[in-house]
Amino acid sequence: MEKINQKQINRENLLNKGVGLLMKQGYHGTGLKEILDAVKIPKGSFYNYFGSKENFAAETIEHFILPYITQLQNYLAQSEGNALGGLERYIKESIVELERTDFKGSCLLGNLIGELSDTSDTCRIALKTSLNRYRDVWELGFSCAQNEGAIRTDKSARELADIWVNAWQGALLRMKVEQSVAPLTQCYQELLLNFFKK
Amino acid sequence: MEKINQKQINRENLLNKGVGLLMKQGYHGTGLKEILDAVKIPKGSFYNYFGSKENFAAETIEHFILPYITQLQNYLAQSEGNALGGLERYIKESIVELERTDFKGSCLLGNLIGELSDTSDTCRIALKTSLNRYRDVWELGFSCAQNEGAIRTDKSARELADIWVNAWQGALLRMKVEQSVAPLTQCYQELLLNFFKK
DNA sequence: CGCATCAAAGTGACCGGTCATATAATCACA
DNA sequence: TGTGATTATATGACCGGTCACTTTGATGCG
Repeated sequence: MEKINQKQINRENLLNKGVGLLMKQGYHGTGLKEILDAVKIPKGSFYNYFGSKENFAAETIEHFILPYITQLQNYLAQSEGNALGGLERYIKESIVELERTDFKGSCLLGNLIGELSDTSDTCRIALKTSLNRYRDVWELGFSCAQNEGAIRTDKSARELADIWVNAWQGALLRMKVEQSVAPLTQCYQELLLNFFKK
Repeated sequence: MEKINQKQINRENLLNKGVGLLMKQGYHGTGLKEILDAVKIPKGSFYNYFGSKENFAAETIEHFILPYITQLQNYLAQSEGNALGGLERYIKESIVELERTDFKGSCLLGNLIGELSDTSDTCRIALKTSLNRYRDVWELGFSCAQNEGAIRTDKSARELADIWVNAWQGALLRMKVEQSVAPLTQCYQELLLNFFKK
C-alpha cells in the first residue's frame, strides 16, 4: 500500500517535471535523463511507470490540461449570474501570469501540436482530447453567457468556443515570437469584447 | 563563377529539403544527416555554407515564407479592384491544398514557434521577421479591400491583418490535431466573411 | 521458497560539430 | 604564357556526448 502510494507520487513528480520541460524545450529537445535527474528517479523505473517516452508525453499532455480546466471552472463558479465576467477575469489573470513568466512555456498543447501531430498519433490523440475537454469548458461558459444575454446567440456556444480556443492558441504563438502580450489583449478585446458581444 | 553557382544551388537544395523535413519532424526531430543524405551533400560542406544547425534553421524559416508571400501578392495583383475576392481565393486554394496533403506540414512558422522560441533567439527572430513580412502582405490586401469598401474601416488594416494571421495560425494547429479542414473554414467564414465585413 | 516488482548498469545508434587532409583557385614572377 | 608557391575551399572520417531503450540481478513480500 505504501509502495503503491510512492509509485503514484513518483509518477506525479515525473509528469509535473515533464510538463515544465516539454513545454519549454519541446519533445525531442528534452532528454529523459534531464527529467529523471531533476526528480531523482532511476531510468529503469521510468520504463516501469510509462513504457515509452511517447506514452509519457501523451500522459503529460493530459496531465497538463487538468488544472487549466478546473481553474476555468472555478472562475465560472465564482461568477454566478455573470459568466462573461468570469471568463474575462480568467483571461486577464492568464495574461498577467504569462507576462510575469516572460512568455516562456505558455501552453504545452500549442507548443507540441506543431512538433508531434505529424509523427506521433498517440500524442496527437492526447492533444486532441485535451483540447476538446478544454473547449468544452469554454462552451459551457459561453452557453451561460448566452442565457444571461451577455453575448450573441446566432452562433452556438460550441462554435464560439472553437473560434475562441483556436484564436487564442494562435495569439499565444504570436506572443512567444513577439515577446509581448499585445496579441493576447488584441485577441481578447476584438473577439470576446467585440465580435462575441450581442 | 561556375563554382559560385554550384554553391548557391547546394544551399538552395539544402534549404528546400530543410523546409520539408523541419516542417514535418520539427527541429530536434530532424538530424542533419537526414537532410545531407537526401541532397547528397557532405557534412563538411554544410558547415561551410551555414555554420551551425541553428543558423540553418533560421535561414530555412526565412526561405520558407518567400513563396507564400509572392503567391499572396499574385492573388492580389490578379484581383485588381476586388482585393477581398483575391484574398478569399487565396484562402480557398490554401484549404484545398492542405486537405490534399493530408494536413501534414502546413506551416513551418507555426510548427517551430512552439518548439524553438523559448530556446533559440536566432530562430525566434527569424520567425518573427518572417511572420511580420507575411502579415504586411495581408495588411496591404486589407487596406485595398477597405478602400474598395468591402470590409470595415473602424479597425486599421494592420489590426485586421494581425488578428487574421494569428487566428489562422491557431486554426492550422487545430486542423493538424483534428485532421480536418473544419477549423480553417470556420476561421475563414467567421472572421473574413463576417467579423471583417462592413 | 516463489514470484512479481524494481532499478543499476549497460546497449548500440545517432547526435551536432570538428579537423587533418585533399583538391582547386589565385597569384608572383619570368 | 608557363610554372611553382600560396591561399581558399571541400571533404568525410572521426569526436565526445547523449539518445531512447533493454537486460539482468537484486529486492521485498506472501
